[in-house]
Amino acid sequence: MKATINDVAKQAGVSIKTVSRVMNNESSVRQLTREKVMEAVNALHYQPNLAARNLAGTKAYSIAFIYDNPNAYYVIDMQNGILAACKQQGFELLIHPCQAKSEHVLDEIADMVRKTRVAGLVLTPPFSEMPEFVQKIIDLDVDVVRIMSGDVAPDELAPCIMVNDHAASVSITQHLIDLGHKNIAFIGGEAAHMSTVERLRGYKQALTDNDIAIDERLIIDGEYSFESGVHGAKQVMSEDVRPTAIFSCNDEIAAGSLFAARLMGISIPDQLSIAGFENSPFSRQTWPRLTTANQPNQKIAEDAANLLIAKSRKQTAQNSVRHYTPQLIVRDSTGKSH
Amino acid sequence: MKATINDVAKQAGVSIKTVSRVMNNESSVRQLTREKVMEAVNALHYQPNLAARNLAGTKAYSIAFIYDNPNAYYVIDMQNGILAACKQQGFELLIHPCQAKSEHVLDEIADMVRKTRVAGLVLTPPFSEMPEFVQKIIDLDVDVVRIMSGDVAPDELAPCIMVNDHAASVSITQHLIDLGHKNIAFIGGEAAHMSTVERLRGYKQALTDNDIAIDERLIIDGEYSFESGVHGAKQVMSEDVRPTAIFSCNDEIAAGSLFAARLMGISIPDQLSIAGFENSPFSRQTWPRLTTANQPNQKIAEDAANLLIAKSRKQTAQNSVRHYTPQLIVRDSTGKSH
DNA sequence: AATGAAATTGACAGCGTTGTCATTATCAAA
DNA sequence: TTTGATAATGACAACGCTGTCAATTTCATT
Repeated sequence: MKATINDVAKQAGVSIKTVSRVMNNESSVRQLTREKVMEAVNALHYQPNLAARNLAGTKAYSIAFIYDNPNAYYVIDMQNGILAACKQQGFELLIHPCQAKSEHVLDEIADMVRKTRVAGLVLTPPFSEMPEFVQKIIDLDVDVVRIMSGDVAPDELAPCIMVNDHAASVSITQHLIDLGHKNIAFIGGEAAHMSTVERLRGYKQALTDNDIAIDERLIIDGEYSFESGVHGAKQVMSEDVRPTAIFSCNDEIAAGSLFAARLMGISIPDQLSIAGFENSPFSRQTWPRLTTANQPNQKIAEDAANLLIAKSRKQTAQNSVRHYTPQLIVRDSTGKSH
Repeated sequence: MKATINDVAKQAGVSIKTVSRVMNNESSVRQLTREKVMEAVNALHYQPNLAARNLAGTKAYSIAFIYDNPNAYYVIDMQNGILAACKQQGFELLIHPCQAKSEHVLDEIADMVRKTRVAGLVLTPPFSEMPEFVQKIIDLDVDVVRIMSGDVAPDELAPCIMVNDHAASVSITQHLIDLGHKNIAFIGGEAAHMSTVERLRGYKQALTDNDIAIDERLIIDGEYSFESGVHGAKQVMSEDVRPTAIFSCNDEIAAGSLFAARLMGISIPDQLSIAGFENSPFSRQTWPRLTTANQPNQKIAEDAANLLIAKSRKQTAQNSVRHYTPQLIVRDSTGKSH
C-alpha cells in the first residue's frame, strides 16, 4: 500500500540515494534523472516516511506551538497561521497547551523535545515574556521564536515578533479624545502581561500628549475575560468622576463592559463609548459592534513559523526581529462625547 | 544531551530489549528489574524516540484531527478534548483543517497518512457525514471515528459518537412551548448538515406533540453564522404571523437574531424569546444571556480519541457507538409569552 | 539433588530514510 | 585523443527502537 523509497528507485531505475536527493531538492541531480524519479513518485503516490527521515537525518520536519491562553479566537488564529506556513513547507504541527503556573511545564516541554525532534517552538505570552523560561528552553538545545508585546526586542535570546501594543493603544485613545472624551477609563487585563502594560502605557501617553490629566481612579486592574469586563465597568461607572468612555484592554473585556452598561441602563455609544482591542470575531457580533484595534494574529503566527523553518534550514544563528502594529478599526461602540 | 535506550540499558545493567519492555509496560519483567530500569530512566530523563518507535514498531503514537469548521469555540473544544486523551496516553496530535469542498481533501489526507502512521482519524461534520468519504478513508487502511448528529448510527463503517440533536431540540422547543409560545420560528444552519436536519426534526416533533401546527413560513434556511442569524431574524419578524419565539440552530445564529431584534427595537425576552444551541462561551456573553442546549464537545472529542487509541492498541474490530444528548440550559433570553 | 515447565532476559535483524565517502560519467581544455 | 576537474550517482553504514526467536534463569515438583 505505502510505497517506499525503494519502490520508487526500482521503478525509476536509479539508486535509493538519488531518489532521496530528488525528494530533498538537492541540486546535483541531472534534469532528466529528476524527471524520471518524479514520474515514479507520482505514479506510486510516494511520500517520504517522516519517522525514517527524522531518525536518519538531521533536519526537522515539524514545529511545536506552546500556549496558555483561554481565548479560543486567539489560539485558533495563531494555529491557523502556523498551519499555513507548515502546509506550504510540508511541516507538521504539534500542539501543546500548557499551564504556565504549573511547575512541570518545563519538564513537559523537555520531554516532548526529547522524543520528537522539532524545528523549534513558537512561544506566545506568557511564556514568551519569561526570559528565564526562554533561556531554559534554549538550554534544551531547541530553537524558539517569541511572539510578544513591545516596540523593541528585550534581548538577544531568540528571534522575536514584536506587537506594538503601545502605538495601537495611542491610536485608540486618541480616537476617543478626538471624539471629545476627556474622562476616559481603562480596564486592564492581567497586570503581569506585557500587553496590558504596553496598552496602559499607550493610553497614558495619549492622554499626556493631549494635556489630559491621568486619573488613577479611572484605571482598573482586571483579567482578559468577559466577567472582568462586567466587573470593571460596574466599578468604574460608580466612581465620582463618571467616565464618558472606556478603553477595554481586549474585546472580551469590552463585551463585558457593554453587558454591564446594559445592566445599568447606560446606552452605547450615546452615554458611554466603549473600545476594545484585538478585533476578534465577536467584536463584530456585539450590539453595537465594537471599535477596536486589529491584531493580525494569523499573519503574525505564520511569520513566526516561517522564521523557525527558515532558521532550521539555513542553520543561521541570526535573530531576526519583526514588527506589527495593530490598526484602529472604528465601529459603532464609540461616538461623540456629549 | 538526549539519552537513548542504549544509555539506559548500560546504566541499568540490562539489555536494551528489557528497557524496551519496561517502557512498553510489558508484563514479563521482574519487579526488581523494572525498578532498576525506571531508576535509570529517571536519572537520564530518558524518553523513547518517537521516530524510532514508529519506524521499528507496529504501534501508532499519534492521532489526527480532521475538520472543516469556522467556529473557533467548537474547534478548540474538540481539540482540547482530543489533547486530554492524547496527553494521558502519551500520544501526539496532528491537526488537519481541510476544505470539504476542495477536490484535493482526500489526497491531502492520503498523503498525510502515507507519511506519518497515525492510530486513526477523528472526523467531525461534514466529513463524518459523508459515507463515501469515510469509506475512501477506510480504504486507505486507517482507522476512523466519526462524531456526528443522530440518534442511531447510520452504518457499520466505523465507530460513531452520536449527538442526539433531535432529543435536545425537542427539549428546547418544549421549553418554549411551556412558556406559552405558539408561534415559534426556526432559523436553521446549513441544510446539508445533519445537525440542522435533526434539530429541525426535533422542533417539528415537539410542535406536533403539542398539537401546534407547523407553519413553513416560520422555518428559515440559513448558515451557522452570526450574519445568517441577523438575516433570518429580520426575515421571520416581518412575516404576517410574527413569531413570539425564535429557536436558532446554534448560538451564533441566536446572537445574530439578538442583534437583529435590537436593530428592530424588539426587546428580549419581553417581546421575543430567543434560544440558541451549543452553549458556546458567548452564549453567556450576550445580552441577555442565551437559553441554549449544552453540547459537551470536549467530552465527546476525548471519548472519540480514547476510542481510537483503545482500538489501535487492542486491534479489536468492534465498532462501538456512544451517545450524547445535549441538555437544556435556561438563561435570560427566553421568557413567558404575553 | 534432579527435572521440566514457565518466567525472564538477550542477540540480532530490520524498519525507511539520510550522511559519508567512493565510484563513475561528463565535458572543456590540452 | 588524452587529461583533469567537476558533476552525477551509488554502496553502505548508521539512526534508535521493536519483533522474533533463542538462551537462560527461576521455581515448584519429584
